Amino acid sequence: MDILTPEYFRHEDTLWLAKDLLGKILVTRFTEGFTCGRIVETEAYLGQTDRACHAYGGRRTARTEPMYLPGGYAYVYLCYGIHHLFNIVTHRQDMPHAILIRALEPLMGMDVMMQRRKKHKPDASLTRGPGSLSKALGLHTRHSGTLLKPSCGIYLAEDGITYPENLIGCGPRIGVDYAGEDARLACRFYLRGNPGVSKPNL
DNA sequence: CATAGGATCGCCT
DNA sequence: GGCGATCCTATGT
Repeated sequence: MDILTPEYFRHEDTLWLAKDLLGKILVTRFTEGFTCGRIVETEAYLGQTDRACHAYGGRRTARTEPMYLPGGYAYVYLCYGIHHLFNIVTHRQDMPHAILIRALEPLMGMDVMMQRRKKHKPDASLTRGPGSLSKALGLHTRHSGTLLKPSCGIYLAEDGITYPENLIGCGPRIGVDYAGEDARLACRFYLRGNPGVSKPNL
């Protein structure tokens, strides 16, 4: 089991990274305990030229500032007033790309996840959907701008698992209809048929 | 200062 | 399939 270093996330091809992240493991270790899950669905947001990206046109605000950091930091924002959506910043400094983690397959710390989610069964619904997984892992807007490494409580790891090409699905992102032509870009990656994947999964 | 709307979810019919 | 929850951010006056 290897820790993914910030250098990995400074890769300059965010679409490649979004696909490569499938199968990687997202870990949090906060006061309530240790929780982790395998990434089964991601979405790439491609910086200043992507209408669906919060940093479109170089928009720079207190909220989006972490996106301008070099790859390897967390970008977490509040959606619909309720959901804390977790993204990983990629690319180099001042290239505000990020990858939204949309779903995990829960692996460890199910008891803690169930408490946080107020659920009673340790099934895929614990971490299906970007708002759900963030809640299950205790991720919050206060973590936006945090460097992803074990000493900060949030990090990524890999155990060497890979998937054949025909198991990986790719298509338009969810819920970005406002983005005009960019809404149709194939920036979403997922494991076909995986029970953790939200919406269309074939 | 006021206001509209969102990278969602869960419950209802 | 529809809708309400809930609040921060961005934008406009």
